[in-house]
Amino acid sequence: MHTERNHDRYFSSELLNWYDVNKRDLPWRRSRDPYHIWVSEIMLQQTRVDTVIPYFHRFIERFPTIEALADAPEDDVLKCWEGLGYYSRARNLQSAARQITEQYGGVMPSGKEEVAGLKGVGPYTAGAIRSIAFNIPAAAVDGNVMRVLSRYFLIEDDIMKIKTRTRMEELVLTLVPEGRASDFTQALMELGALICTPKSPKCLVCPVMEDCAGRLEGKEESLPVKTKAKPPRPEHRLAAIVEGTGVHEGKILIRKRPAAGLLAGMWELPHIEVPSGLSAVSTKGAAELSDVSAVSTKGSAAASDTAYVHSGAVVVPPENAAAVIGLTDGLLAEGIPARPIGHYMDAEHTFSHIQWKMSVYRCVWQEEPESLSGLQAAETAAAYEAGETNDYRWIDAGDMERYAFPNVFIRILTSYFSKRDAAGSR
DNA sequence: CATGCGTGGCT
DNA sequence: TAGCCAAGCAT
Repeated sequence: MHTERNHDRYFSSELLNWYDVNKRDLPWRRSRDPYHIWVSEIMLQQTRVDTVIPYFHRFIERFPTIEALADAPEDDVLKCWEGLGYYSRARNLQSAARQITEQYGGVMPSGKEEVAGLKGVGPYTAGAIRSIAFNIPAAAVDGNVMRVLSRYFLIEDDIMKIKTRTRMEELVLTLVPEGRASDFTQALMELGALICTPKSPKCLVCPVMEDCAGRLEGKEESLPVKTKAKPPRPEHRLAAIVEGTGVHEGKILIRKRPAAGLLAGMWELPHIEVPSGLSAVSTKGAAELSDVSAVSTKGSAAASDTAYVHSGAVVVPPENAAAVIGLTDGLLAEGIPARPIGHYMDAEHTFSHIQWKMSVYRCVWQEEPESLSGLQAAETAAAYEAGETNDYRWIDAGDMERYAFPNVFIRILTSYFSKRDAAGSR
């Protein structure tokens, strides 16, 4: 029978022995540069290893040092982060790089207060940087670690509670073997990633299975205890592909999102939310609109079996009329005098907390603008959402590499440009 | 302490 | 397929 003390030593030494043999060869493990460790830890927050690897390589190549990151334009950093999600991570990372450049001469500090004081660095990441990069005995308790510990020590507290994580941090500190903080932190997470997985844990090949209280109680599948997240709330949105005329012929209009909140600082197609009372974005109706949009200008839509109403110059099925009027008015309220000329596609995008159901319309500019000055001067130009965004650009396919877009807009834009260019070359 | 904040892979 | 989930942090 193990005493409490031997119990702990058994766990730590078996875990380390296993890690020495089974650890993966990951890019950030080929370096002890605290900057590399730091970047990898930020990228790995809520994100899978396989997803992170290519981003990590590109990021380090593009911003080789903390100072290079500090000196870069924010748009460049966001572009490098494009598609990775949780974009505040990128903005906070650069903010912290500037912090380190100014306060610590460009050298990552190792002190607890200093590291934890960096923007975007919370309790987990602070512990990870200090233990992994500096081999300091510090707790880095993430989802993996909480899963491993809750099973091994049969801890049935809800891991969504802060208190549970704090308790586990204290527990970890009692387990760190002398002089091996770096390996121990990584070993704990590696076990969670490879063996002690959320579903179907591989107990039979686990190095500490003999003493795992959770497994001995048959509870390995039901641990950790975790309150489940609320499902995302649906949001109907109408997006516009505004096609330029005159000097902007062949280009479409994009705008920059506000500096705070959802997708902060990213570029996007202009779009508005459809009030939830207005069930305007019927997929069926949208498809019908798409079918008739080509003939609508000839005024022959009345020949169709379905009854259509006129909303401005575009012919739409009744259930879409309100939506298209809403889009026209919504764009105008932002100073964009555009007119929908037909449905282009539907797109769904699910965030952690919101599900966008987008209906995308091709639109034409109603004037012959020489520039955006008319747009910006428009008296009706309202603040975009609450963010006061007034940054618009006309872009073509080649310009896409210069702006950072959320994935949903990349999908729409890529589809639009490729389809249009294919049609144009015929 | 609860909520806002992305995305893609898995079952 | 439609949830679930994955190396969290800021507020």
